[in-house]
Amino acid sequence: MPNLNASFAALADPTRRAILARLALGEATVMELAKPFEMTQPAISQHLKVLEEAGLIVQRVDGTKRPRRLAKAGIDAMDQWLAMLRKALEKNYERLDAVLAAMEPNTKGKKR
Amino acid sequence: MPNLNASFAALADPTRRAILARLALGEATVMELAKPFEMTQPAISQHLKVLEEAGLIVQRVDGTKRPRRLAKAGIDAMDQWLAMLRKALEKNYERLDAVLAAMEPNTKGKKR
DNA sequence: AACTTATATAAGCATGCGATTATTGTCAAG
DNA sequence: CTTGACAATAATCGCATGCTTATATAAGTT
Repeated sequence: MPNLNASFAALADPTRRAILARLALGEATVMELAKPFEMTQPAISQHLKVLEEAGLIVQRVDGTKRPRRLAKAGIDAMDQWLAMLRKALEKNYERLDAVLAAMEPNTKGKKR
Repeated sequence: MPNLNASFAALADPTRRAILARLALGEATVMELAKPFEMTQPAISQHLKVLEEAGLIVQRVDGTKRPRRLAKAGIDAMDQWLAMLRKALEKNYERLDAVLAAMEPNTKGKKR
């Protein structure tokens, strides 16, 4: 049961996104994942814990190694949630634009 | 130029996801957005600021009202990033399963 | 002008997060 | 059985986040 809070929070960190991008190429151990970063191994382990609790990766045991790989469930959950928004955008596309275009042009204030 | 850090962080909060879900139905003012929540108006305004800075919503001026609606750019950015992961999962599907199945079956340790 | 509605901003506070160092556990190899 | 590689955990610290209350701004109403 993937948790959207944890999943999206996990993706909010660039290190964790990079880790996922690396895992998109295939399994990798903690040391392999840590190598590209100017960061200690414990830091990476903690990021991996976050990703696992978010349901985005799973681990396997191989001697003293703990290779990680992507987990479909968590990724799918976020994907579906976003699909909802995307669908709404597509559906409202013509309608919203029409409404906004029909508005008095002096109500064209933008930004703050 | 949407910022993935800010965008994903924004979605990590259930209140903000609910706000986006509401906006998926169409434009809404701050008061309309605040109504369903047991939270003060300033709190909602702050959430809206987070969503706007994340590029997920835009505002319009209508008298003293500031109706918000979804912003395509930010949502698309996240969508594309996730698509990358999803694609990797699909691509690695057979390959990974094959590799794992071919592994010595005594290396079947799961979880911690 | 005074009042109300709609919203934003500021200050304060509790909690959570990302990193570090230090330490510990486990397996593999000699 | 000792040593070294791989990895997890704990304690700590600074900074960010999410709320609150209080106040401000600005347009609409009477």
